[in-house]
Amino acid sequence: MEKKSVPSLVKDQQLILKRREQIIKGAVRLFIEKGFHRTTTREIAKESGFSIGTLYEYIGTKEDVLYLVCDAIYEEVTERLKKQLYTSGSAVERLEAAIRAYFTVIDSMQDEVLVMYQETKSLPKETLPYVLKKEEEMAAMMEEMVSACNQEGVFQFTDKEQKLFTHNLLVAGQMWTFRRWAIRKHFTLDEYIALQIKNLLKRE
Amino acid sequence: MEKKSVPSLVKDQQLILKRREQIIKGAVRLFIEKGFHRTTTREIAKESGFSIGTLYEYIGTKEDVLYLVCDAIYEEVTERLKKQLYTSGSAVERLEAAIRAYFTVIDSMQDEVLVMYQETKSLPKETLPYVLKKEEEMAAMMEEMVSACNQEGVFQFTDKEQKLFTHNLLVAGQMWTFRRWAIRKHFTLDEYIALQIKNLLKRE
Amino acid sequence: MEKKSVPSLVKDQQLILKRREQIIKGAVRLFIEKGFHRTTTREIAKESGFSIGTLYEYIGTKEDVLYLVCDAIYEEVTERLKKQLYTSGSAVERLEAAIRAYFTVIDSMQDEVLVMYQETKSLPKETLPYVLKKEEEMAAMMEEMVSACNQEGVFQFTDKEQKLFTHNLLVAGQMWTFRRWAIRKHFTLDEYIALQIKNLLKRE
Amino acid sequence: MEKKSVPSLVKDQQLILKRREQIIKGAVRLFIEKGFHRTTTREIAKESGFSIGTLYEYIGTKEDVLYLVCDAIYEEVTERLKKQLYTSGSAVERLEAAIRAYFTVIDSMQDEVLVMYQETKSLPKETLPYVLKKEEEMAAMMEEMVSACNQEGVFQFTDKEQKLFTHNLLVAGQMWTFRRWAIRKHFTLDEYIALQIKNLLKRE
DNA sequence: TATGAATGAGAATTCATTCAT
DNA sequence: AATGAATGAATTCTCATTCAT
Repeated sequence: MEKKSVPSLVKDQQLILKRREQIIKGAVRLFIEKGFHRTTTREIAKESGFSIGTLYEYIGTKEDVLYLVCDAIYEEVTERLKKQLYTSGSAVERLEAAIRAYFTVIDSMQDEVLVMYQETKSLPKETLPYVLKKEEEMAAMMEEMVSACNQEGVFQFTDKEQKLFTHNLLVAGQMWTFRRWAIRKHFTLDEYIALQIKNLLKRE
Repeated sequence: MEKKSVPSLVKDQQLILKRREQIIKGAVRLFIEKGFHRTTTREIAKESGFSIGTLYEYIGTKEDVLYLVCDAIYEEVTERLKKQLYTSGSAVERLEAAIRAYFTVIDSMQDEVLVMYQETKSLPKETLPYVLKKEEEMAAMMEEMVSACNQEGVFQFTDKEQKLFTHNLLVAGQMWTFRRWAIRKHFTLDEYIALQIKNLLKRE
Repeated sequence: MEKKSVPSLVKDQQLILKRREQIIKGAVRLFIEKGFHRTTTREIAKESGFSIGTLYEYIGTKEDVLYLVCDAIYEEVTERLKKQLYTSGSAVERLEAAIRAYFTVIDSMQDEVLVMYQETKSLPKETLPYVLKKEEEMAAMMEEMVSACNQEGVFQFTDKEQKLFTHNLLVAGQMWTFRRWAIRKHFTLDEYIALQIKNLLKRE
Repeated sequence: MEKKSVPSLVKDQQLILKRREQIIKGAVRLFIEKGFHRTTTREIAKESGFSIGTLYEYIGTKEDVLYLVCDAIYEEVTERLKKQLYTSGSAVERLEAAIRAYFTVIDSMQDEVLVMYQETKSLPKETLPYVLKKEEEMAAMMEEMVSACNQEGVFQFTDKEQKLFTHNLLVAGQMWTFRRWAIRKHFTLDEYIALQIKNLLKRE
């Protein structure tokens, strides 16, 4: 599936990329602080470093900004993850490393991840699938590693169990940001990672 | 901690309760459909069955409606849960029954639960703690049952592990609504419950 | 000219008078504090000691309250003044005593007088003449005393000069409240009275 | 004391001045007709010749309009006065000319002056001093001329008497507008000026 | 007579979007 | 391409007034 294209009045593709990067950077800051709805387009323009008129040269509606932002965040999370994913060692060792990397990436982007999840529902309807796509991609990457463990006999998962395991694993990461108010009373990041890994990798 | 009191111009306490019920009912419907920010106070009034003026006899701000709604949903979830919580049998049996009940309640209120989690961040700052309080209360209820299992030797959890276990359990429930777009491709509710329980209750 | 009659749903004339007194008392307090426009009918009702429904049993519109208030204040000023007006002595002595009395009365009712003058323009159009009537009555009283002085040869005023003199005299009193922010930097009430009298009574 | 600055979203300072002039002109017309409180921001926008949105590009609150209006009126009165103030001749002649000028200016701006005095109390609290400042400035100008007369032996005023004289003089002017309903029954402007001057300049 | 809940027109203000320069 | 002034629909909230009890 291709990316949803956001309309722009500007021709120069290079410039579009550059300006949209500015927009995303500015908007993320603002969305983190006050959320999508409480942020005005004027503020986004200002924070991006240009005028409201210019902003609208690069987007069609305010919602487009949200799409750009969510897309960018997902992109970065998956990108960063991919880079750290393929280590050597046994299947379990690689899975463990992947989980660790995943949790770490999420922690280092907690505010962004939070925005992404909280504002997802405000995305323009047509774009939602494009964003969820990314999530599925990430899930697929993880599931592959789980599958490897399964094949090496580390787990004896049915298909469904494997799906669920992967799902729980992803959720555990997201929860580190989403429920931080509850979690951080009890765990440091390292503790959280260690315990979740211990829990996930325990066999029957 | 007492409930946050929402200001009303009306004196009749009975009536306040009745009208607020109407408000909550109407608002939930709208929030489910379009979210808090996209719902106008006029729509809330209309959906509640009275005029905008009357709405403001029973609340101070639009945000008060959100508080009423979130509070009511949490209340109902915990209420329903409590009713089903204390069955007989061994500690594990009771825990399993509780988990089952929890997942079932959440499923039957999925839209409401979704609203609650997605709009929490829009709550007036002073009221957030009052709402989170409910969540903690529920967590405490669950943790107690986990603790019983621990004491009966079903688990050998450290304190932290017990906390994490409870946390994961609660999250597993919420995810049934929060990530339904992903989960329901693969599981029915019963499957989801069965597998999560199997996973949670497996010993080392 | 008769008083403008304010419509009431209640028959008992005695009761009407009593309730309106309450209304006036309450409203004056509020008008002094926040002015007519910023005061709500609800507040007036509360301050008067009864419900909004009852308030509307005794008035037709919010503006009626303003009329009642202005009328009452004028009434009281003239009443108080009349009581102190007719002393013995020569015409000048009597005039001087009257001026003194006038300034003193105004000082003791400064807030009320201020309200009266500041809100006059908000009076329902038909009632304005009724209120100004009081002012003219007061002016007439004063002018009579000035006229006596004139006849005794204290002044040699033409008709117009006599009018103007009286007018200036009345204004001097009102200014004690109206421009108090400027005047009180420089004068105490006694100084102000003394100097104005000296100035007014000086002959050519 | 600097002028209070009213916030604007527009950058072009020239334009701000132009638009605010439009606003003031439109608002004065409306305030004269119906007073500040009965005038809506929409009416102000319309009368100013632009949309409600544009109005709010040049002011922060409705009250800002009142401040702009009052400030502008005071400004114009003092400006006009200053221009006519310094004639030649003896101190008394100059004072007399000043008084005449003052009364004439006020007469030619009677509606505006009326607005200014009647709505002063509705000014945002922080701005009141800025407006009164203008009044004091005008008083100072006048007092200077009175003082000159005093030095030339026209009067034998103590400091306080001089203050009071100036004050009475200013008030006499304002009353021409403020109590016009009463005054104009008896005097034309010329008569009023002549008699007040005669009265003011009479020596002991 | 007294009450106070209900009403809804109307008010101030905001903000996404457009468009002339 | 960039700017930012202009627009006006939409939004929240208020408050004088009514009317059933």
